[in-house]
Amino acid sequence: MSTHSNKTVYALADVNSMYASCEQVFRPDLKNSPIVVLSNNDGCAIAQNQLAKDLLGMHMAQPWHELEAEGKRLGVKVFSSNYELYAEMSNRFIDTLREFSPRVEVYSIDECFLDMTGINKPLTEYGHLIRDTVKQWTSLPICVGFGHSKTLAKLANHCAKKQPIWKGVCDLTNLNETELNSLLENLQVSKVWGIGSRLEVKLNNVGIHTVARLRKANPKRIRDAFGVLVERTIKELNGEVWLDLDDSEIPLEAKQVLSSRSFGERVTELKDINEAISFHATNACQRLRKQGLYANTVYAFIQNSPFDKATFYSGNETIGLPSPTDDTLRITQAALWLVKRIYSPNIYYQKAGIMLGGLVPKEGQQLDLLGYTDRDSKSENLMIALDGINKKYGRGTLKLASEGIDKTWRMRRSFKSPNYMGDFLELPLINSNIPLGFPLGENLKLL
DNA sequence: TCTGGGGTCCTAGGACCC
DNA sequence: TCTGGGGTCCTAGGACCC
Repeated sequence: MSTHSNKTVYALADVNSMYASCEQVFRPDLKNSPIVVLSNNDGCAIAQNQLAKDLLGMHMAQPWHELEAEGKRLGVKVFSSNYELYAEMSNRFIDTLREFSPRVEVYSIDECFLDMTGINKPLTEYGHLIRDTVKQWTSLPICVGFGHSKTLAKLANHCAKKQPIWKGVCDLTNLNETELNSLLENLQVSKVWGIGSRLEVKLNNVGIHTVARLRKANPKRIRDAFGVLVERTIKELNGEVWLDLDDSEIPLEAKQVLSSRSFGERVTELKDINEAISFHATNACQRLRKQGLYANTVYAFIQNSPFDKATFYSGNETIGLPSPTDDTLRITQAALWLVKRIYSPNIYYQKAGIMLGGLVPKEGQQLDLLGYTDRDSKSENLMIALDGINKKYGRGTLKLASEGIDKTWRMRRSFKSPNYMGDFLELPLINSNIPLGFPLGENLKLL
């Protein structure tokens, strides 16, 4: 039906419960187990497979301590986040998708848009081919949705995932107006990409509850009440392309770099805060250099928990740097100076972090008025050495003394799986008689 | 007791300028 | 009853995403 129309068609392919699925790939013994993956610090459940969802009936980012007892009772398998592993699996997923379209936009770690315009095949069939190939090459389960705009492709993907009738592939371009409308009448407006919980309430208040109703709403009036983003969403729901596919190879330059984290346990001492801030400054600078950027401002914050309603304290301040830099020493110095100003004793701090802003490309930086730049060759060489050693021997091999050795504030990662793909010594061993470092079995194909 | 981290974009309002 | 008006830039806050 859509075979000889030249109308734009996008696909959205995404991995089902990405993190949980990644863990399962390396643990075939957990094939039929309920699985939950926790956020940094083991605080919240951020991913769970269908089995765990059915058993625990949890919501996104629910605090794990609320579920832990019940989870244990039901035999739920728990993992801390293992981002190195998920990133590696993500690359394989993306590489596989490139076989099916010349234009692929990597939207997130587990989602890609594909340009399907002019594909001369029945889309549902093609979707199943994509799905089967990804499964075969990476062991990851995915769903595929097709639509005439990104917003519709997202919605189609949602249906493919949630409504068994589609068997994992949903093509909205193949429906006539009546069929489409009856499908959308049964979808809540919050299922639309860009409509979050706040907007849902506001839209409900003006009588818009379903996607079908939102699609028929007057864009001009919606714009006045809810802004340009919602107006654009309505047009996209009607098959107009307002969001283009962005398949540029060069990732967009970051506008800010943030490093922050909750503490493993509450801290009150300035010494511990300083160590944590030094750690975040180091981390942020490393990422800054990786992107070839300089920062102009440093922002630091420390706070106790927003759940401590009566006593909530948040100290934060920004400082402009004399000239743009990516030097860990200089930025740490600035961050620690800020901490001195925002630290207040006798508070049980829960979280700290820094944000680098005013980012500019490293190349072509002008000297400041005095003809002085912070990035002299000595500093440059030091940073190159620092990054080189940490890359070669592992993160944190070389670090500032201000970061401390005995980190009482470090995060918890009690249930982390091994670094299967990034560290030779952590490769899976199927047969314990095989000497360390010689993996066998079905994981071998992933190497 | 325990409650993620890293981003983006838009808008409103104040400061400032002529 | 009046206190100019219009433009730009910056920032804080709100909303969204995964």
